[in-house]
Amino acid sequence: MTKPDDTLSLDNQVCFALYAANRAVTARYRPLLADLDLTYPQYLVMLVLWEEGRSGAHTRVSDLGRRLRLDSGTLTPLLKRLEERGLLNRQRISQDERVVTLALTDVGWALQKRARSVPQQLLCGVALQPERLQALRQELRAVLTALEGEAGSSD
Amino acid sequence: MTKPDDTLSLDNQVCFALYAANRAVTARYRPLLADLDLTYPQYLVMLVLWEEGRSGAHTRVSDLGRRLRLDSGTLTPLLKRLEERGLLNRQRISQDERVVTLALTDVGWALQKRARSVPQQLLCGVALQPERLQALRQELRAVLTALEGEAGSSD
DNA sequence: CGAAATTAAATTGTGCACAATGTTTAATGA
DNA sequence: TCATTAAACATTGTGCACAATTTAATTTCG
Repeated sequence: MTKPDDTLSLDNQVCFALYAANRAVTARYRPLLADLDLTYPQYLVMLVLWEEGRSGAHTRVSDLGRRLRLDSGTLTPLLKRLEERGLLNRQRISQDERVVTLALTDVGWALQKRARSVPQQLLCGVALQPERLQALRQELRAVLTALEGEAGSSD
Repeated sequence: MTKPDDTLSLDNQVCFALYAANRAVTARYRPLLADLDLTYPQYLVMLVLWEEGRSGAHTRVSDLGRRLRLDSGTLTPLLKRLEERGLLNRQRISQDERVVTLALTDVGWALQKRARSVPQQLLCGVALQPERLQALRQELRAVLTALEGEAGSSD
């Protein structure tokens, strides 16, 4: 049982467990989201827009970026694709021409109804208790906070 | 306190916590791996090769795929880049010309020494207890097992 | 044996992520 | 004022992921 270099063992790495679990979960989402014609990141964007749009607020690209931790290099082309599909409109605001706001179209709002069953469908047939998943979610949020709070930023 | 659609709330989704935490962790790795001239997936590949190559075994592309849950569409170009950098050699075996085996070069093995400090460096200055991370790793592995064992496959 | 099915990689095409840079607009200050 | 700086988004380029297809070699079986 000599283990010359356990520190570099793949199975001991939290990072790989995170990487693999994340891909396995998104793979589960894929067929469900394909019915909605959405990729997983597009789905996350729609979640934010559905959530923030409830109050009639105008979500900015920068708001999305803060929420999802994505920059304009990722968001701009993604949002253009959603706009081309008619799910949302992108518009620069007159008060500050640098800012682009996002407004869901009727088609975009209609999609929310169909998306409502996705979370349940996902867990359907998977042997994972909800309370265990919630505990996992909190642990992951703690990791995120620890990693983001570190690098001198005040978030 | 009316919450019209909590099921689609971003913050309630385990999937997003997983997605965000994974990207935050890989972002932590990035500067460390940049010193080794490796991307994160390339690092994972090297972990497997360092681990399996200890016994002098010849790792196949398909072995890597099983281990990392990646297909040849991802691995082939990645491995070509590592080969171009002189870290490994790719060679079809004579017994079965379909199979490509991977062998680390001296340069590839030498890199292992420099990689040894990476796991420690990563946690350096991060307020996360190791035992908590190990518990998280086990939870993530349970999720992975549950998701992979489901779809009628026998792994 | 020889056609059909299977397997292992490679290829092609799309869509993220992210670094680096560019462009336009707004805010700041000597 | 107007040059400087900063902010918000867009663009470019690289490298994954992954679906779908292709190529080539092996296995299976009639």
